[in-house]
Amino acid sequence: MNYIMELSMPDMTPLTYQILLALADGVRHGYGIIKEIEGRADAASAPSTGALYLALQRMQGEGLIEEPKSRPTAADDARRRYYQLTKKGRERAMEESTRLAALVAAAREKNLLVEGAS
Amino acid sequence: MNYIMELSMPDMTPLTYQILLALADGVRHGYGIIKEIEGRADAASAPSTGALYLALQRMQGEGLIEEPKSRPTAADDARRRYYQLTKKGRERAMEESTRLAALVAAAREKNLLVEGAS
DNA sequence: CATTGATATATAAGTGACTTATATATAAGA
DNA sequence: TCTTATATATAAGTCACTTATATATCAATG
Repeated sequence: MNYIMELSMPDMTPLTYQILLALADGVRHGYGIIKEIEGRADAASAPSTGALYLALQRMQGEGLIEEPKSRPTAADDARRRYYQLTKKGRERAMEESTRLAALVAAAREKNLLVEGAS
Repeated sequence: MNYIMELSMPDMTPLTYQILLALADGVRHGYGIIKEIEGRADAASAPSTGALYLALQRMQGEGLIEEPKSRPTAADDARRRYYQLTKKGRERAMEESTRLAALVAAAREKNLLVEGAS
């Protein structure tokens, strides 16, 4: 699926944003990202492995994420490939977060959110 | 689509949500929806006419929107096709709004939103 | 009243991020 | 050792989008 674009800032797919969000607080490997997203209630659905690994390749090519120079020392697993946000990736994540916050504010103004919903 | 989670809810494209949001406070016609989305800062970009009219057809088929029985009396234009939310469409819009609000809350917890951003 | 730009809807052709399916291999627990 | 979970990867197909084009009416200007 291809979602929109243009107007200064290229748009971001929901999966891309979910991945950026999962990496926002630290280094994670692919499978760990799936589990992180699964564990959050705000995910419409957990990504399939096919979607995730393709997205990671694409996002690495776009410079949003990168593989860290050193691997975690504790509880590592040789099969894993770790990823972390680049500076650009964090910037994009913040821009998209701001946009989504405005969207949620608009939804609240139009009474699409029940009182007290986070 | 992937139906993980106990709620087993199909996800919604960003464009679908933008359209539901634009119709949340009243009846609008296709071109008016484009202008409404353009006018909001939270839209990454305004949808092209191609994307919009195809999405409207799809959403009508899915039962999310419908054409109202009576047209507005004032400032009408014979060329226009008007749409409004169905009960199902409003429900889906509220569910998605709640999900997005949780997503924004997660983003805030991970310091992706600057202090005071709506 | 002719012309232009904005408004308004529609569809065909192509793209690419996804889904579904399959493959391979190691780690962990029973 | 057997099974399940963990872990990554890619091929094939789908479909919501993009881009382009077409048609027509409304509103404003000279």
